[in-house]
Amino acid sequence: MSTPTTGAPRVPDKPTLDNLEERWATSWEEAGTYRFDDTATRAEVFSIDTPPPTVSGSLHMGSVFGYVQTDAIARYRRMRGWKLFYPMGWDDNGLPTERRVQNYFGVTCDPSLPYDPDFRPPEEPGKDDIPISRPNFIALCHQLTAEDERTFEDLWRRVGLSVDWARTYATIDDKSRRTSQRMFLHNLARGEAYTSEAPTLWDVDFQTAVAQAEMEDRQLAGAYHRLRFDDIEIETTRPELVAACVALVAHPDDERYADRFGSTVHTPLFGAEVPVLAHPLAEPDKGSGIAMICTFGDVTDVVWWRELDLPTRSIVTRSGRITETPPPGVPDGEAWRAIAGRSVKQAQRAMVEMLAASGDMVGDPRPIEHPVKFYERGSRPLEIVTSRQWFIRNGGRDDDLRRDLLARGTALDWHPSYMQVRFDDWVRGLNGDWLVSRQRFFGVPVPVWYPVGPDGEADHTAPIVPDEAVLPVDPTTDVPEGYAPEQRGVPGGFTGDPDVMDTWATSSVTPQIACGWVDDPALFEATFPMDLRPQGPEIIRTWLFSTLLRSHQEHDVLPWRHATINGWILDKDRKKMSKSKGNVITPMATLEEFGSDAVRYWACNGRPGTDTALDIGVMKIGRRLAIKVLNASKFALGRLGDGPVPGLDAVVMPLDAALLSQLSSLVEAVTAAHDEFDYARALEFTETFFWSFCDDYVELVKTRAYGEGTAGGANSARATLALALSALHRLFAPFLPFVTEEVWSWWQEGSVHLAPWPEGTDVGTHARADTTVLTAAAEVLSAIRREKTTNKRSMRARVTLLTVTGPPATLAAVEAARGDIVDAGGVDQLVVSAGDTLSVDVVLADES
RNA sequence: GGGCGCUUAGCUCAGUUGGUUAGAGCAGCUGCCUUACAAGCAGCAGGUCGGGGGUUCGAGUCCCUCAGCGCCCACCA
Repeated sequence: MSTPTTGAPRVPDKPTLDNLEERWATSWEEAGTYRFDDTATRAEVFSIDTPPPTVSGSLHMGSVFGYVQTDAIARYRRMRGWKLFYPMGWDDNGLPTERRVQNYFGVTCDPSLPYDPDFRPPEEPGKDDIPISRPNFIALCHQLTAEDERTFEDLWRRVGLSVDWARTYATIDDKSRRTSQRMFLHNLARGEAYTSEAPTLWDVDFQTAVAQAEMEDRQLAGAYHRLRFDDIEIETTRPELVAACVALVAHPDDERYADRFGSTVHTPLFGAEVPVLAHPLAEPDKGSGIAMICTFGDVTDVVWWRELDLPTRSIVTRSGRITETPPPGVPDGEAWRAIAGRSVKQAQRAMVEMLAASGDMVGDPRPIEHPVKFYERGSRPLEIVTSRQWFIRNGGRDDDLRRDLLARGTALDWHPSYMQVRFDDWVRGLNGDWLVSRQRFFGVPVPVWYPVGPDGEADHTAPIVPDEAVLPVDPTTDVPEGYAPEQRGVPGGFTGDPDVMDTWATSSVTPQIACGWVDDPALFEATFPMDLRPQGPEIIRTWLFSTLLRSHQEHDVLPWRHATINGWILDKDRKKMSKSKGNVITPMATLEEFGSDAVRYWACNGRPGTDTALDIGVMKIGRRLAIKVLNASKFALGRLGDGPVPGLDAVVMPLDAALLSQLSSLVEAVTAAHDEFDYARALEFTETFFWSFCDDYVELVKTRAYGEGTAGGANSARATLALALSALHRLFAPFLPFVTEEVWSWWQEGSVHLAPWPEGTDVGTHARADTTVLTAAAEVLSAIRREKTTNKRSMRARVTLLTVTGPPATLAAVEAARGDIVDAGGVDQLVVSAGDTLSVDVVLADES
């Protein structure tokens, strides 16, 4: 079963959990225990597409929860003999980092400024933000994220993640940018990426376009305003957009407006002439059944505008203010001047006043609560502005692609399986292609330039692409081949695309980044497609979907075979833990208080995909378990003596064979659970077995193990203890890597984490031994203890007469374990008598 | 307005195709220095499995329905 030891076990007098983390983390690093074997072939490899945590301050317990669960899976697979490819990434790309840098250093990015090589940020952020160039800003982003990444790595090492720390990447590093840009250029070459001028959702504070995946609805107080367009009354929550109105629309079957379709009405205050049109998307029972279409008030407006081929009357700027000059068809009169240049909110107030005064508003505004679209990180509602953006086809406008992606989702093994529904719902609900360009600075640049024509206008239909060999590029500073730097922005020259890509555009290529798609074909061959994507449920629609999409487009393959979706951490009030709620507990303090194994125990108790409360009570149990592992190991190993550990053939006692039989079943059950990615069940089985092993089996064989009896009996017990302990150390290893490594080191060579996973057949023919001996003996022992406890006697109290009544099979089992029962129970005389059911009569000695 | 998940002992949670008196730990109570472990050990007590209906010989488990909680989605008139 286990490799025999060389020499006697070295067991400390006082085993302790103190400092195990530091000692073993260092040892693993020095020994390269978790290094990927780069001579491995694909068939031998188990590769994990680890989620790169967002580097924005600190990790919280929710992160520890998910990553530890994945680590338990990884450790099991490693012990099963797979060569683990388990890298770690840092997601330092994007808006969270930008915002942190702004706040931390008190700077703001102004891309029009030149690079200042001597720039140093102030010690303390000043009152006003210092404007700096994009290269300077990016340098600060790198500086800050590097510090965070060291902190994160320290924490992960302390938690005991068995990742290969020689293989880390950052989503903003050269390789990631190169991978992301290369993938984009391939999308472009295949027609999957395209640029287009179109109405897009726009955050007026962040000054950037926002993708569908980044939007969320928030309930907001608003009001219905009933407005008169000649004799037709409409209801709107956005009266400030009357000047942007281009039509009214009602349902084709709505009889109230049937005779008006095709006619025109005039907008209140501005008198612009707008048509009354029919469209099936209009809902007869909403408001007055007829809606005003503005360019653009909401995404439905965009649909109507496109499908009814309406003109554009944009009045909201990218900064969220009304334009200075009125749109075509709207007179620059008193009404316009009242809203020109005002914020949307101010304009609304002004409009309501004017509409009330002119009598064009019927009654008072009716307050309502309604969902309004926000950027998930934004603070003001999104507006819709027309701008040129890059898109990647994602099935939102292509039924064939949508069907293919759904088929990929079905081919993926989801754990738990019901998580697939979230993917399916998202893919079915996509209503447009993926907007990947962002008007931000710290991200992967869109790697194209555009020729500038004689008129000074860029030609966006003919982007200039770089050679893949020169990636990564920054088109705002790099010059395309065939051009000189002086030609930037001049007629006949070129201009760089000013945008960066959505953070998901880079996160969606983590398999390609980690597996070396751009620079290590041998590694890519050995690791891709990957085996496992572990992640949270909330980013199925973003990270999982977009990764799957790009692998489908580029490689025509699923990026991984399995996806494990972890649950959330909830606090005592069953609220999701998040920094904004202020209910986050910092992991390092918790790890120090309870020990890493205890925290890991808590995490591994959370069922796959199931939300779990942050419960320090469970950590205490984990700590107790770890201590028990120390002590039980100390006892068993202390019994082995100096000679060679007796092997399987020394097991001659029926009780010992019974224990090994149970052990064999345990190993099989635990292995089956792990194979289903159910680490929690594997832990539960192991833990339950271990406690009864300690409480019943060890107590029963203690006397024999001390050698107080025949040599054969002693050797049988010692062999069994050694076999069981060896298996238990390994079964616990994925969950409690520190304490198991500690006890393993007392008597074995090498790391337990590289030891072979136990097999049910390791116990030989004892796998089929009768377990009744052990269950009957345990039951009798339990009855003796109950009698002693009930009589408030010490466990050391003698039993003068023990009478066991039961059916023949049970009595035979009791006879087979007679010596152990007598020794463990302190029994002077044991008699058995036939009966229908097992019953035990205990006569205690008088107190003396 | 849809979808998914959850609701089992005071607390945190198991309960795999429906099958004998529903399990564990924590907390509580009663005891015990027992040559691995007092950060321990032994034992006791504690539940109409969210409510209601149904299928079945039999339901915590399957179906319907209602309620609460959480998450995700949804075209802001």
